[in-house]
Amino acid sequence: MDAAPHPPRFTFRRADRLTHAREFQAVYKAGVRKVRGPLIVFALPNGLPRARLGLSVGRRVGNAVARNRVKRLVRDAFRLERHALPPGYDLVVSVRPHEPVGLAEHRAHFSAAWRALDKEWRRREQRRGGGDAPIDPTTDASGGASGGTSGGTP
RNA sequence: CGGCGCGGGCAGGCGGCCGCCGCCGGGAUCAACACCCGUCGGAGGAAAGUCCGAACACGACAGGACACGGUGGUGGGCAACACCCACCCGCUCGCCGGGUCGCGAGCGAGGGACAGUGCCACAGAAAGCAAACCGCCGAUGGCCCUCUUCGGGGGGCACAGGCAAGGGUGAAAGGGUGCGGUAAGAGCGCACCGCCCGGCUGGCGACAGCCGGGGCACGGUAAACCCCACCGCGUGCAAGGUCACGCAGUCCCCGCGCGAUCCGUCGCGGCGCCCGGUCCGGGCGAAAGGGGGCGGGUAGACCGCUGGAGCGCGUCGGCAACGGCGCGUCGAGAGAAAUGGCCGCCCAGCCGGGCCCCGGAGCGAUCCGGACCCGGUGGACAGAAUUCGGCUUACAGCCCGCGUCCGACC
RNA sequence: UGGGGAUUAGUGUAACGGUAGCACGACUGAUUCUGGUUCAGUUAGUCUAGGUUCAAAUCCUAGAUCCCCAG
Repeated sequence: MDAAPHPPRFTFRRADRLTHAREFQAVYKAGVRKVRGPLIVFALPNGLPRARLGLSVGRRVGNAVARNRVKRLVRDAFRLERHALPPGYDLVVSVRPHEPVGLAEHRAHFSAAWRALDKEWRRREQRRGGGDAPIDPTTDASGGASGGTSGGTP
């Protein structure tokens, strides 16, 4: 539970991923997104000391090899940039069809989008709560998830 | 050497750093499948398309018949197949300008059209049963004219009748070519070719060869319905199983009769319900339940999940596909879904330049090819999803092996 | 992953195995001062490649593309 001790590690394992449809739905439902290059990045505060990533790459991007490559590049971008960027968000990256690009370009686009999303959420929190508790993402995330499934239809 | 064809193999390599998944071992922790450390392993020849065949699971012990679907030369291989191998037959091409044989390559869903039905547009007289539009003939019979030695002869008509050669239509018109024959013709006769029937020989067989007979009746289409033979139950790992969490019910249908009775039941007949598309058949039922519709809830974890018709080598059998035996060997198991990213060097290949050298052409200037050096560029198609066997489709290039590169006769 | 369906002119759709039609559109001309309407005419197609058949949009095989469904 203690944030990255001394050496920041550039890992990315299962706990750092979004693994269920309800988590994806919660992030989509929050409706906060930024577009940079071929990436459409959604974000939602998750109440955890780290960021988590989910990927959505449609068939239109290319065949299975091309889609796998894009996902690996975006994962590497997340892995290498996560310590330099604000934690505590669930991020979903949707990829639009595009010409193949390298890792450096993905890192630049991803971190730019991430910073813009952090800025957007801070602005929202200030407008709503004023000097209230800055973020209470635990209830926010869980409430959003359960609210999204049960109270979404009406 | 090169071109073409066939078969087999590879699918860039090495190093550093940052990462991902799994097995095993160790550590930390109250404990752990979570965390940390370490060893080892981690995409393909097509993993693809999902076109066939199986394994496996459930449904009812998956059994019989029908329906439906599939397959279709023969023999073999295989767990099985629509796959593979060998052979047969047919067609096309090459060796040659033509023919025959032979060799080579390619293609073929290649059983049955006297079991039945359908269809064959347009054109054409006629499209399947024989017929006759233009036409040919008119020997024989008829009519007319004429000659006559009174026996008959000659000419005409195309009425009866004979014919299917030629024309024409068509994809296809009831064997083909030639000779004889005839009034004209026709397998009417003959020769060769084709076809049909029978026999013998060879072959496991498809079939082939030879001999004899028959003048010949048999159109096409079954990737039209169909017939025959053989095969096939349905659904699919999101199959299916275990655990956890969670919810709300409601509506409809069925739930028999007789007899015996020691009142526990038993027998008989039917009935009802359920079970594959239907039937046979099977199971359940007697106040205990069974089935269906609508609605509601959960969609988390684990097992299935990778050692198998497995792979490699040797040897034996077989033309081969493949099989027997022996030895060795373990090569991914993810789950919003791993097997990657960056950097450096090197190697094929491609582009540009240089030029001492080598080979070829030319009288020659020079040109072409190769080797060498420098710079640039720099890998195709494509990503396991229950697992195998095939098929099909995509693919930069490289390596190895084999075959072939002017057949005989007229 | 599994299952089902479709593909005909620029678009939407017809067609027992026998000449590919129809509507809207586009283009040209006429009518009009111009445009529209109307009239006449033209254009252009069976997803691709093989096979069966005398003959294929249709039958068969393989491939391509698109859509839908289950979960």
